[in-house]
Amino acid sequence: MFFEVHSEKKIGFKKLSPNDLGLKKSGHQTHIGLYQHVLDFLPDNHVEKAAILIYDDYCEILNCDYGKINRSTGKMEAPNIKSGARNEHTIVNQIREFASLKPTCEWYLVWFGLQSEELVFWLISSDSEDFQHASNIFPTQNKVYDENSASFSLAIDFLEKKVNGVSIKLQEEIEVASQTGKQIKKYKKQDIEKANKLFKQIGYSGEQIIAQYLEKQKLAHTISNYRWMNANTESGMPFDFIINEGLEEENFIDVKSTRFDFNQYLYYSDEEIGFVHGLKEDKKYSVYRVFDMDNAKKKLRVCTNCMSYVSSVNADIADLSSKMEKVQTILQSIKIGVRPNDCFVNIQPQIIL
DNA sequence: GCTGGCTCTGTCGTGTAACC
DNA sequence: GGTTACACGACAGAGCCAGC
Repeated sequence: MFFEVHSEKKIGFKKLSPNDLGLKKSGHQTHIGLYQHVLDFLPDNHVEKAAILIYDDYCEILNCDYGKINRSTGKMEAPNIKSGARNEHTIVNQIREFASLKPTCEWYLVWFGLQSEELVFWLISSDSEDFQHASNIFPTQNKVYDENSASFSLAIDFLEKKVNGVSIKLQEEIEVASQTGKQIKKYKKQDIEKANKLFKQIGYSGEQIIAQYLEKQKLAHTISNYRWMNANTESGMPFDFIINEGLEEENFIDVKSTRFDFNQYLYYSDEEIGFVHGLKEDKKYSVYRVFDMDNAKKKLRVCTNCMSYVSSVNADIADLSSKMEKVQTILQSIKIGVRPNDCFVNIQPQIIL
C-alpha cells in the first residue's frame, strides 16, 4: 500500500559515521549527511516531511527535516536530515537512540523517496539478518544506486517485501481508520481513501468467496438455499446473505473480511446492532469472518450467538441516546469496534477456503 | 600511470537562542 | 550571567576524472 518508489528511481546506501550517529563526544553534528541525487525532488531549503523508519521489525512514521547546506558561493549542496530538538521524535533522533543501544555495531542507512513524496529510511546494524541481505543487494558501500544498476531491481523487490511486511501494524491502523472515519494525524487523507477503496474491494471479494462456499454447501445439501443480497448491486441491508437451513429457518449472515488475523476488530453501526437486537427468536444471526485475505489460502471462522453482547450494547446506545436528548442533542450514528472473541459465544474452528 | 584541478562529503569551530 | 543545545558554514581531505 505504501510502496511506490518515486520516479527519480534512486536509492542511497551509506555506512553511518560516529558523528552521524551522535556517538562522538567531541562532535557537534546535528544532522545525518546524505548523498546528492537521491531525494532531488525535494526543495533545497529545509522542509519537514513524513518518513517511514524501518529497523529490523520496527516500523514507524516519524518527522524528518530534509535540506541542504547553503555554501558561500550560493550553491546548495550536502543534503542532510536534521536531528531537531532532543525530545522531538524525528528520524535522526530515533536512529541515534537505536545506535546508542549497540555502540559496538556498525550502522548502515538505505534511503529513497516514494511517489507520494514520503521518505523511507531503512536502518541496518552490522549484527542483523538485514545486513546479510543488504550486503548481497548492495555490492559497494557509500553509493547511490539508480535504475541502470543491477542492484536496483533487487533492492526494490526486497525493500517492497520488507516495507509491506514490517508495516502490518500501520496498515491495520489504516484499515481501522478507513472503517471508522477516525482521524489519525500521521496518515494522509489519500492513505485513508486508498485503504477505504481497498477495504471495499476486500469486503466484496470476501462475499464472493462465501458465495462460492455456500454454493458448495447447497450442492452437498448441507443447506437448502441461500440468497446473496449484494450479488448485483449494494443492497444497503445490514447483512450480506440469508441462508435457509430448513424449510422455515432463516440465518442472516454478515461477512466481515480482513487482510489481517482473525481477531482484528469487527465494526458495527448502530443500525446493524439495532437489526440484530430486533431479530425474532426463530431467526439466527452469524458473522462469517474471512481473514488472511492477502494469502492465497483464505481462512474462515463462523461466529454465532452474540445476542447477550448485542442486547447489552443496544441498551447502552439507547441509554446514551436518551441522555443526549435531554440536552437537545441527537445521536446520529455510531460506529463500534469489538474483537470477535469478546462478543461471540460460539466460534467454530477455522476452515481453509 | 601520474598529476592537478574540481567536486563532494564529513568534521568541528563559532554564533545564537533557549533555559536555568 | 552562565550553561547547554542547536544551526550554520568554513575548511580539510577523499575521490574522481581529464590531460599529459
